[in-house]
This record gives sequence, C-alpha cells and structure tokens, in this order.
Amino acid sequence: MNLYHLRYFLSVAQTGSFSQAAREMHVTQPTVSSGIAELEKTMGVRLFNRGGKRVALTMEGRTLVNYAMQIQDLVEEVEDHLQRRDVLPGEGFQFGAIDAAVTYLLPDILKDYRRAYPSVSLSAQVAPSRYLVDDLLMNRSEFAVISLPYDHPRVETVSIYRDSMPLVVGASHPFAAQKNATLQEVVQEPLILFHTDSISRKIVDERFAEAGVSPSVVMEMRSPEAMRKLVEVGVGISFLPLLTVQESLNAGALKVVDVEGVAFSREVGVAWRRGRYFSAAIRYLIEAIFEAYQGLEVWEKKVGIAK
Amino acid sequence: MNLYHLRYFLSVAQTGSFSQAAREMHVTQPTVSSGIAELEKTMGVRLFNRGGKRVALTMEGRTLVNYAMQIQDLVEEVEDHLQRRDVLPGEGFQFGAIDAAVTYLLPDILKDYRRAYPSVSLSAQVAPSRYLVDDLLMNRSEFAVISLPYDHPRVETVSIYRDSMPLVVGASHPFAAQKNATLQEVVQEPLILFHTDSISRKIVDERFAEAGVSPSVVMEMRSPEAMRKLVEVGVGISFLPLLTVQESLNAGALKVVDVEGVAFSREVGVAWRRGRYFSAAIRYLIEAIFEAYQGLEVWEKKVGIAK
DNA sequence: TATTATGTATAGATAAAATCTATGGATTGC
DNA sequence: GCAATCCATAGATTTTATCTATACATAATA
Repeated sequence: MNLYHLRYFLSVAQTGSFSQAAREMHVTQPTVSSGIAELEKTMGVRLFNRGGKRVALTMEGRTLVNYAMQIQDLVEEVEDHLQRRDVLPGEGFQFGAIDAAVTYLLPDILKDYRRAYPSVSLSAQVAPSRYLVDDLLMNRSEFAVISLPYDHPRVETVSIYRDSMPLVVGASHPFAAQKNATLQEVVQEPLILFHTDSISRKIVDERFAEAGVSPSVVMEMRSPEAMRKLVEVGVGISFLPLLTVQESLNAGALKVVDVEGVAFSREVGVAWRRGRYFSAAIRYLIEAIFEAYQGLEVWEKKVGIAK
Repeated sequence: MNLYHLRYFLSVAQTGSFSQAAREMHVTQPTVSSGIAELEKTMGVRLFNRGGKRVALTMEGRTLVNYAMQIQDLVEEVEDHLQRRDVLPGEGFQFGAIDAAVTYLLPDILKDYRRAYPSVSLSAQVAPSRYLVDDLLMNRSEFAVISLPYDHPRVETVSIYRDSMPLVVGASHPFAAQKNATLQEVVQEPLILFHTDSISRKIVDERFAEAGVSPSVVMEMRSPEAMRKLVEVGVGISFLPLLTVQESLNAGALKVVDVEGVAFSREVGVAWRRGRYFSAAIRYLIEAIFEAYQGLEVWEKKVGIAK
C-alpha cells in the first residue's frame, strides 16, 4: 500500500473518474488505473464498479475512503508539524546541569524558556559533571551544563561563566578576622573539599601538589550546598564557588579569606556529544544560555550556524 | 513518505538500533539506513542521534513515532476490515425495487437481513422498472427487483417469481357475478392500466394488438396500489398482479374474472448491471432473495460462484 | 443506427526507487 | 590496543512506478 496510490484513490472517489483524477494528480490515466488495481489486489476487494461514464465506489471502497482520509490527514499533519519544528504537547527533552547551574545560573533562563515553548516539558538531571557526561555519551541527555575543563574526545564544551573559588570560612573562624592567610596555615585547618570525582577538586588538588603541601581533608562531598552549610557552622573551611556562597557572604554567615599565591577558579560551560543534532526547541535553550552569559560565538563556530 | 520506511522507523525507535531493526524487518541494514535517511530528508529534520551503541530519538523523532503509530494502526485496521469484508457502521447501499416487491416479496427477507448485517443501512428506491434500470446503468444502485422481461445489452436479469395478472373488477361490477368474460366485453369497459412505461402494460398491450382490439383506457398510472383502490370503488376494471390484489380478493372487495384466451402474467426478477462486482453484504441480500423464491442456480451460473 | 467523443484496460518501454553486496570509518567493550 | 559491533556510503541489481501508444467499451450525438 503506497501513499501516492491512496491519494489517487481518494481523487477517483471524489471525481468519479479515473481520467479526471489523473488530471488532478498530474499523472497519466494508466498510472491511476494501475494504482487502483494495485490497491484492489493487495486488499483483495474491488473498490470501484467500472462501466458507464462514471465509476462508482463499492461498499469496500467507501470503507477505504473513510480510512484513507484519516491516514492522509495524519500524514499531512505530521509533515506540517515537523517542517515547522512544532513540538507536540507533552514532548520534551532531558538535559544535565550541576547544582550551581540549576540553582544560580539557569532559573531566569528556564523561566523565559517556558514562555517560548510552553508545551515542552523539560527534565533537568542534577549531578556532578562526570555523571552528566556519561549521560551525554549514552544519548540520555541532550546537553549538560558542567564544570570545565572537561577533556573527552567525544564531548565538546564551551565556557559560559568563570567563577572564582575563594577560601571561605565561618564568621566565627579565626581566619575571618585576619582577612588573609598563607597556604601553610590553610593546610593546618580542617578542610571540606569536593569529592575526588569533581573537576573543582581536581583544580584544588593540582595546586596543592604544585606547592608540595598536603591538606588535612576532614570531609569530601558532592553537594556544594551542604558544604556551605558545614562551613557556616564551623565544621571546617573550604574552597567554594562564589556562586554558591554569595548569599551567605552577603548575610555575613561566611567570610572570604585571601590566600597568598592562590587564585582558584573554575569555569562553567555547556557540553554536548560531538556531532550531535539539536532540535530547534533544544537549540533555543542552549543559545539562550550563551546569550545570557557568554560563548555564543564559539558555539556557533563549533556547531555551524546553519541547521 | 513510504509506509515501509515508516515501519523501519518505528522498529529502529523501538530497538534503538538500525541493525536490529533490519533483522526484525528482514531487510539489510543499509536498507534501514537509507529508509531513515529518506524520511529525514523529506521531513527536513533529524530523527535519530547516531553515535554510541544505541541511537536515540530526537524530539522530532518522538513526534514522528507518535504519528507513525497512529498511521500504522489505521493501515492495519483497514486492511483487516477489507480482507474480512467487514462493513463499517453507517455504511450501506442502495437497491431498487418495484412497489409489489417491497410490499409483498421482500419484507421478510429484509427483516432477516437486518439480523445478519445490523450495521448496514439499506436504502430502497421504489419506482417502476424502467427508472430502476436507469439507476443500475448509472451505478446509482447495486441491483433492482423489477418486472421482467427486460431486454438491455448491459443488464442481466434472473426471474424469481411468476405472478399472474388477472382481470379484476369491483365487487359490485356486473362482471363480478358472471365469473368470466370475453375480450370483446372487456374492451367495452373502462379500463385502468399501467402507464405505458411499464412492462406489465407492454404485456397487456401486445395481447390486445394481437387480438386486433383496442381497449378504452380511462386512466393510466404507475401505482398498482392506487389502481387497486380505484377498481374497488368501481372507477373501472383492470389487469393487476395477483400479489397486489390478493388481500382485496380475500376481503371480497375485488373479484377475479376469467377472460377467454387471455392469461396475463408478468415475472418479477433481480436485475443488475452486467459485469458488476458485488460486495459481500450485497451479495448476501441478493442470494437471500433467490433462496426465498427461485433463481439461485441461474444467478450462480451468471455471476460465477467464486469471488 | 452509425459516428464521435470519452473512459478504462493493457502491453511494452522507460524512469525512478528500493534494496542488496561490499566496504570504510567510528565507537564500544574487553 | 584489539576485536566486535555499528552506521554510512558506493555501486550494482532488482523491483516498482510511470509513461506512451493503443485497444476496447460505453455514452452521447447526429
């Protein structure tokens, strides 16, 4: 059963004539004849009674008209939808993001996005970068906002935000008064650091190794929010992204302490599986992120403006 | 857009693999590849993200899955319906019948038919044979129960019933007492005859012409029921089919009068356009008619048992 | 009743497409 | 790294769709 033949069939049913249908469909009359014949053969029934100036539908023909029209409608509808890049209500996609991104970088963007694509359901997977990249590689999420740098042959990244990662201490900690400290002093203190999985931890570890010192790590975790809380109550001190601690600094619950010769920072960026295709609804969100922060030009160069 | 390609597409969507889909569809993997590629080209969107062990649907792909499944369902449903010769609720057909047939020959058959095909809506066109044959030739009705003989190169007929057409008079008519009359006597009387269109009239006219007499026709009409009434009240006398007058005879409102040398009769039969195809639901009704009266063998010989 | 116009069916040639085989490049998992 | 698996592509082949030409049937016309 061929969709063209179905179209011929409907035209014959409507006009009552093979010849006229052929003219309407811009094909020759034998084409229509054989199309109908093929339908009749595969269905095993006669669709028209020939003879006379006009052909007439059989009962089976009338049944087929009923279905053929529905099928045609569906085909037209889906072509229309896809070509206009409409999204079906209920359709959606999944993306990944690290905690700081969903909490501090993305909320406004997501709010705007709901206005642009109200029918798209978004599903954000929040996890450390490493896991988010796994999802990317397995095609389980479309893109991810992760910590950079992240080096993988099949993942491309573009930075959107550079975030300093200062030493923060609770308001009642001795360091809080003195405004700055040396690296030697820091490694004496109980440190709360990101889990060794994490990119931010890697940045810190490398610097310590360079300086030939080894910190006394009292706790390792993956949640910056939890770390912030622990530092506030004085369990330890930590290097935390400014994004995470800004509110606590404003409120006076935490203090930033300069450390000589140390200026940690980590970058946040968008990552995606190399060579992947982005649906319009997804691309819109990604580009909104780049526009709100930075990286649009790099992105466009990497992905190509067209398509 | 090809229905096979849609099937490949759904299989890939389900299995997450071009190769596996190919195995399920019993084609080679490049066939699936090019099928998907063709869909993507005509739709202008990517349907899958490749790379990795499994391919993943894009948003557009998910939209298409939605539609493709509906289309597949419709196709399967209509194939199923047509192959099983089911009739859609509301479907129906039209047939023609002369007055006497719908009134006296068909009621029981139609009642049974409704049991066999409750969802088929029947439309009976009641008119004189001549008009019914026009409908047959124009493919406006599927078959007709008409008066015979009817000679036309494109119409086939099979007799189902032979009906005598005696002279009937009102109970108070002089002939009523004498039980028989001569043709000479008859032509003196005011005659009510069928319209010259009619086959029954033709039968009568031919006999009169043979005998070299010309009747005094006071009224010509197409409705045998009306004629019966007129004869009952004494407006004239008439040759009417026994079917039409049987009840009046039983009630004593009419009397049959034998006419020497005259034994009119007309046959009732089923007529159809030569070479036409009969849907199962229609064929069932026609054969019920033949079974109830006669003609099944002749019909089967003319139409062919198979198909 | 012949004639003309119109309609569908069919045969053979041609064009288009779908599919296959063979193979290359890429990725995953061991 | 190596082997296995996967998708893409090229070229050959087969199948399908379509076209041209024509035969045959029917309906309208003269």
